[in-house]
Parts: sequence; structure tokens; C-alpha cells
Amino acid sequence: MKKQKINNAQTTKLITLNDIAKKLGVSTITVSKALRGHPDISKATTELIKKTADELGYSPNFMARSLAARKSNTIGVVLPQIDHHFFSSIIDHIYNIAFARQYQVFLTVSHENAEMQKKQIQALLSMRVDGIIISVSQDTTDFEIFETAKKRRVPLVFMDRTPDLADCNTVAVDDMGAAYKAIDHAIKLGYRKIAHFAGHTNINIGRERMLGFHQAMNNHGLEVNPSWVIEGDFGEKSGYDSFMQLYRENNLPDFILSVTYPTAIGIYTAAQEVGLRIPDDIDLICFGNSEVQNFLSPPLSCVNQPTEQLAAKSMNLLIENINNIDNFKNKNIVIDTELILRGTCVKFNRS
Amino acid sequence: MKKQKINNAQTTKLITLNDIAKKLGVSTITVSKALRGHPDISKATTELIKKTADELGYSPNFMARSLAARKSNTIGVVLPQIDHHFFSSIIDHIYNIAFARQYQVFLTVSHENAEMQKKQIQALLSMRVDGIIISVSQDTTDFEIFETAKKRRVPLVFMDRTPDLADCNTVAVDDMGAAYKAIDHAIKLGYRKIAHFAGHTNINIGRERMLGFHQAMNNHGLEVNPSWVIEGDFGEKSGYDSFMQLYRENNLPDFILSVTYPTAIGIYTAAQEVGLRIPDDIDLICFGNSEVQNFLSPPLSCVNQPTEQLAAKSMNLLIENINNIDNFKNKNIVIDTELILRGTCVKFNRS
DNA sequence: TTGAAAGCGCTAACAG
DNA sequence: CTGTTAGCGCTTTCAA
Repeated sequence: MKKQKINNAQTTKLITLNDIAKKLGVSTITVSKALRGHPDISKATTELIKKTADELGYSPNFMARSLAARKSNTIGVVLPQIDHHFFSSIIDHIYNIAFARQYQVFLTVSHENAEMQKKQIQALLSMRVDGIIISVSQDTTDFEIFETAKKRRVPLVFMDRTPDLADCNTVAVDDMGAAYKAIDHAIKLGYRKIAHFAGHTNINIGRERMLGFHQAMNNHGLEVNPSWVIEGDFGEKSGYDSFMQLYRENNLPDFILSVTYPTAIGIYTAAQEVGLRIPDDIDLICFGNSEVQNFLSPPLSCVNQPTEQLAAKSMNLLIENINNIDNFKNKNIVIDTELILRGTCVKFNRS
Repeated sequence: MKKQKINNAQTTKLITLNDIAKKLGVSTITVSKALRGHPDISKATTELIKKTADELGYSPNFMARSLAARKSNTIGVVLPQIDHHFFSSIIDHIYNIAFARQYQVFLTVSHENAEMQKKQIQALLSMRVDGIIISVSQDTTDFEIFETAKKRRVPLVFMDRTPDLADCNTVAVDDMGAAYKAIDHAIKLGYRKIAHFAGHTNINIGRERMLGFHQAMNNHGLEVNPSWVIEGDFGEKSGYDSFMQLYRENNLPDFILSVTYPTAIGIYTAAQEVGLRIPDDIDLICFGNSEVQNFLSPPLSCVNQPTEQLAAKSMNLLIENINNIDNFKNKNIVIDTELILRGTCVKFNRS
């Protein structure tokens, strides 16, 4: 007695190349080639195969394809945050470019946590991404995982936030120059009691901004008051806390260079809370632009970090590297910035 | 003469299960099991294998694993935008939950374009994701691709923005109730000349908000002025344009229910441009909360849409469905909202 | 222009 | 507790 094979509901089998091949009486490989538009196959056959595939609702299996081809056409992106205009704008552009260039992108968010970041890079390597764009988490001190990627010959591009690593691809903003510009501007306005709410200085952006700050002060012959240089992180709370600390010490400056836009928001919150007016009682400027800054009270001036350029140059660099793994020479790209002046940092308000 | 195999630099071969197996003199499958912590394998062997894998720098091949296991442990997420607090906050929570539940997530952004959205869903199906969470693009009118996913037995959860589709999983906010609450509040404040800058009404959120608006007006015996109900999209420009249109017609209302936060920003821009003050000359409230609304001038009141709940309930529902594909009954989950009152929509400003 | 052979790296099912 | 067999769906040689 023959056993009847029950084609139960669970097994709604997906159409494979083979199914199409059988139905058409050709070989699997012919179908494979036709579907990819390979010139080997005659136009007529290609047409027929494509049509049949459509009718059957064929959907190529990405896993199988990548496995066999040893290429995933996928890039990984590791960002420290996503719910922050700077990064969401960047990722937005990255998706666009990737789409145009036929790449899939795997985005992961480390939440400023180096442990997570490491796991995520491992996962990305595990998915055999062709390359990775990464903006490192603020607490990154261990670079081993980057070396691992390198050893595996998976190209890396560090974007905006780069580690202290010799010979790697970087695409960053001229942070030092930008900080210099901002402080220079403030001093020319008349400010003298100038503070810097800095981020982590183990990350390039924190360090560079700090350097630019000091350089501008020096060049103008101004001393830096150490209690006005506060290292924190890049978040809102950090801005709030730093402000409050100085307020309690009755040691508030006239002007603050805020290391990020969220930090500036923290300063706004704190100032509002203690009844101090911006820019009259205390003035500031921050790094990072976003549309809503126009509608803050007062509109917040900033150093613009061009997200589209960051995204585009990072992608180009990465793809360039992917297409030439063997003798690629790492590049370090620096992008210029400009001051965007709105309601803060535009005039000296103390008499 | 024997040919010498040259192990050139290009071929930095990745370690495979087999390599580990050979080195240890065990079988591939033993290694496979050990690495996955399968109870079949003795503790000692497992330890040894894990150690060796580490030393060799083994990284499992996700493609091969998924292909063989017929399960990718990956979910797809399709969002209409990302550079917008509402969505970036949601995706943030989704990543967190996915990580905790051992899922990889593939995020795609449709940019409010149904064509793109379709391609992206196809790509996701091609990657054999286990399920998809989607917030549909504003111009979605064709639901075929959703049916396709259904046919392929890939569970779908529509989040926040849901299509007119019978029998599907949805997680949404009580938009009608929220709009009602907002308008009810405005009317009680004393407003009578009330407008609604609506989004696309082919999408549930646009339609529901519109319904709530009308219902509240009706219940208070107020007539709706048709020229004050403007359908547009969910973006900033739409808010700006609608405002300007009414301004030019000299037909401005007292109060606007703005369909999203970006639309409200558009209204702020327009008002500023023509020298009208909010909330004194014209008042408003919008859907969607974000921290910065506190710092707008004036602070913008809103209907809060709890992003964490949206993310969590969507993920739970999806995973529940994935784990029980066969006899899962679709669910429709509705989340309550609340008014967050700040500097707008708090008092009637006309005499 | 088409196809056959071989294998990508892994795992399920079962046998020992 | 360990291993064998078979195959996931596709593509890359290379031969016909």
C-alpha cells in the first residue's frame, strides 16, 4: 500500500528556480541566468521565464543566493542613536543611496553602549555584510572588534565619530575648525566668560571640539576657566546637569559652547527651570543643525554638520573599498562646516 | 608534477564548522550543536568546542544557518519616514525589543512612496523574514503586496497607519477619540472658528482624526466650515501651504487641529512669516508628542501617541503570530491617548 | 545558447 | 552522547 503524501496547509511551499525550470522543461541554471538577465540566455527564453516566474509568484531566496554567490550586496550601519535628528537624517540619506546602488542595508543602534556595539558588529559580520559604516558609541575604548572586521577583510568606514585607530577610513566634519569658528565669533561679539560643555573626549568629536575651543581662546589671549570646561556625554541630561552644577555654585558663565544639540536642549530646560533667559542672561551655540531649532525660544544657532554629505561620502568610500578590497588605501575625508546664526550667539547682551 | 596550490592573500578563508570539527577530530554536527548549546553534547565537549571556535575566530554564517534551518529569526519593519521623532522613537523601541527576543531587524523606509514600499516588502520577503511590521505610506491604495505576504504565510502587523483591509493585525491609537478630545477641549475653551488641517483621508489616521473632529463639532452643535477643512498630507509643507492659503483668502480660523507634528511646524513657520502670533492670533494643537515641543515658542500642546506601547504591542503581536502561524486569529489592538497641554490650546485668546 | 557537476555552510532527522 | 545522510536554493565553473 502506497503512503499518501498529505500536502497539509503548513507546507505552502515557496516557488523555487527548480519549480520554474521543471514547468518549462529547461534547467535550473537557465532559469537562474534568465532571471538575472544574463546575456547567455536568448531573449525569447528570458522573456518566457520571467513571465512564468511572475505568474508563479516566484521570489528569489536571498539567503541561498548570497550563500552561493559569496556576496550579500548588503552593508551594515552601526549608529549610536537613532531618535536624534542628526542620525536619523544620516540614515535616511544612506538608505536612499543604498537603494540607488542596489545595496540592502542592515541598521543597528548601539545606544551609546560599546558592549552592544560589539555584539552588533559581530552579528553584521555573521550576516556577511560586504562592508560597515559606523559612528562609534561614546564609550568606545576597545578597538579589537574593528581589527577583527579588518582581518576578515570587511571594509569599515568610520563616520563622524571615529576611534583612535591608525590607518582606517574616516569621513568626518572639521570639528576643531568649527569649534574655533564658533568661539571666535562669540569672542568678537564681546563674550569673555566662556564655557564649554564638552562630550566624551575619548571620542574624536569631543576632543576636536575641545581643541578648537582652547585654540580660539588662546589666540584671543583669553584664559580658560577650568571649572567652565565640563566633560560629560552628548546627551540632554548632561547639558542639564552641567548647567545646574554651575548654577548652584553661583558660577555661571556668559556663554556656552554646547557639544551637541541635545546638550543644548538640556541647557534650555535648566535655564527655564531656574528662570534665566536665553540669550539675555546666558547665551550659547551648539553643534548640529535641525529644522526645529528655528522654532525654539529663542531660535538656536549652531554649527551645521551636513548630514547628506556625511552619508554620501561615507557610502561612496565604502563601496569604493568594497569593490577594491585588495589594494585599497584608506582615506580620511574631512567636511567643512558653517555657522548658522539664529537667535543665539548673535549679539552681546551684557552691558 | 604536482601543482602547488597558492594560498594567495585574496583568499583569507573564513573559519567554518568543518574547520573546527577537523581540528578537534569530531564531526561537523557535533560542533554545530555544541555551538548552539544543544543538550545533546556533553559539557566538556561543548566547552572545548566553544573555546576552539573562539580561538579560531569563528563567526557563524547567518545565510547558511537560515537556509538550512528554514528560519531567519529576522523581522522586517517598513516605515514611511525615519527622520521624524514619532517613527525614530518607535524604531528605537523595536530594536530594543528585538534584541531582547533574539531577533534581527531589517528596517526599510518607504519615504511615503507606495512603489518603494512595495519593492521593499518584496525585498523583505526575499530575505525570508519571519514577519513584518509596517506603517503604510500615505499614498497606499493598492493592497496586493499585503495579500502576497499573507499568501506566503509571512505574518503582517500594521502599526499606527493601517490600510482598509479586512482581517489583518493592527496596532493603532484611538485617533478618533483623540481628535474628539482635542476639539472638545478647544470648544470648551471658547473657540468657535475651528479648522482641521487633515492628512490623507485614505489612510486610517487621517480618516479617524477627521471623524473625531466632525463628531466633536456636531455634539457641540457647531457647523463645520468646509473651507477650514483642508486635506493635504502629513508633512511640514502641507501645514505651511494650508495656512498660507487661508491667510491669502483672509479666511483664517481661530483654532487649528493639526494632523501631525510636522504639519504644526509648518503652521509655526507660516505664522511667523506673516507676523501672526501663536496662540494669541491663532491657536492650535497637533497629533504627536516630542520633547522639543516644550521649547517651541510657544510650547506646543499635542495628543500624545505612546510610541513605546505601539512598538511593544506590535512586536508582541507579531511574534505571537510567527509562533503560531497556523491557526492565528488576527487581532486589532487600540491604544488610548491623552492630551498634553502646554502653551497652546490652553486658553481662549480672543475677546 | 544551454546544461551538468559541484558546492556555498549549515542543520533536521534519525540512527548508532 | 555522537555521527550519518541528505538537502536548504542558489550560483560558479566548465563542458557541450
